[in-house]
Amino acid sequence: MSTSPKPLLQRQTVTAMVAEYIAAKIIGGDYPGGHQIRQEAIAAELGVSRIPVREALLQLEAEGLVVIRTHRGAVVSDLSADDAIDLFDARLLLEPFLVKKAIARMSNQDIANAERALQDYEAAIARGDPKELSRLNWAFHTALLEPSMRPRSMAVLQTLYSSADRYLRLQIEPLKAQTKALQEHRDIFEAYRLRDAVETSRLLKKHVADAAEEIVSQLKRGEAAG
Amino acid sequence: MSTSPKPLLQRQTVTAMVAEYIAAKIIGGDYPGGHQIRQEAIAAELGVSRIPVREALLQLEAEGLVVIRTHRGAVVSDLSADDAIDLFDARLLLEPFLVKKAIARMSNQDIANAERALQDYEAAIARGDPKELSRLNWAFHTALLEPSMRPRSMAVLQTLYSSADRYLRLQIEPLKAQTKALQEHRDIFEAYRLRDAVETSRLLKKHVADAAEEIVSQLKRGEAAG
DNA sequence: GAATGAAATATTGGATACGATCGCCCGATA
DNA sequence: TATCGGGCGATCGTATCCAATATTTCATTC
Repeated sequence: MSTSPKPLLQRQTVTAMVAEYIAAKIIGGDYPGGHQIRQEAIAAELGVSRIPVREALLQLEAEGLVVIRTHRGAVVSDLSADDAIDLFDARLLLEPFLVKKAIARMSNQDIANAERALQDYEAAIARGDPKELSRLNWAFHTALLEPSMRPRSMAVLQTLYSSADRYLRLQIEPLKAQTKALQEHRDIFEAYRLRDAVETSRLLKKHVADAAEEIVSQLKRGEAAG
Repeated sequence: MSTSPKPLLQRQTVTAMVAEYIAAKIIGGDYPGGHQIRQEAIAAELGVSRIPVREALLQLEAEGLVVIRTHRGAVVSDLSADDAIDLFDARLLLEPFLVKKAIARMSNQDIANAERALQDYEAAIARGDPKELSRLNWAFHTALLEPSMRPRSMAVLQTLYSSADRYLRLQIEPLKAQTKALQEHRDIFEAYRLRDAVETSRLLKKHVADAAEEIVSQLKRGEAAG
């Protein structure tokens, strides 16, 4: 099953394109926390009307990337150590749990999918495009968890991840973090391949916890420094 | 703080009203799973244009109450035993965790708030209005968890809960479930008041697990029967 | 000079209007 | 008779336009 869930000829809607555009700006740091997003400005920038912009902003609000206040527009949500803790703690609960459920149900095809995702991530490190790396990193996590057949939990994680991504992009030494992540991914996959649920869950938890630790401590240094 | 979180002079937006209206229909079971929601029909029903209806539907999609497909409109999401398991497992991870964090930070005022929520729920059982009971049940859970200061996790739970509510409304013997819940709420609050994080977490977990068990077994009976 | 209050402006929320897509019906063809 | 293709109505996606709200500017008063 699920060889490639993405339709090849996607009938893309303007709203979806706008949402992707703004999300990329936020995640990439072009729109920092606190930045006011003006509907008219985005609309003009992309040559569309304000309607799809508003609908895109509603979706981004649900993802936690912006905060919308009535008659006052959308503002990019702030990053903070507290928020990162909130976010990563939720991931730390969900991901290790889901990977156990996934292993209990997964087919050999699912294992092959995860392996492929691992290889894609590895191959991308050399190229070093942060957006691409982020996508493939998340693709690996998704591949591990997808066989759990928990669409609702996966949707929650999807939204958590897009915010987590903002923090990952702030890292001072991305290459170092990526290399560390790659090795951890390899270890996780090895346990996964052997269907060792307990070990996979443990390694995945540590993987996420280490990344969280790194990010939170960096943020706290930044907040202390002002 | 927070005696009455609803602003007295509510500057309610049409979109919010429409979202509330449709959500109530779905949660109350008036719109069952699979029901097609026509933008024009809702708009005419409420005497508004399609714009706020569309925006409301986007919010409901983020809450998991409807599924929107491009050019094909919104459909009320289906209920199933698998979905209920997905949903309640996520709650089972998050709530016991958050209540521990809450106890570590809570003030006496927070305890008083929880006690008030408990009393409100108790008082409402006699009246038996399901919508009101559902609201107060959730208010109690929220009061317990709110001091954790985890807005992101709370937002996730909020969306999970609105779907969980659909299942709760299906229960065959609501009064029995509510009475059981009330006793459990009392026990949870007692441990909470004493700041016993481990015991509160344990009781809360069991409270949610029991409700989940009841709902899932009922659903499975229904699915088996066809 | 700071505070108050009333226009003027900027921006969002919502309504109307139009073009595009989907689904169904029905006839043509093999 | 079953399948394919075209037209038609229903519905959605988006643009344009108007109304309501928020913010800024600026004169006035103490």
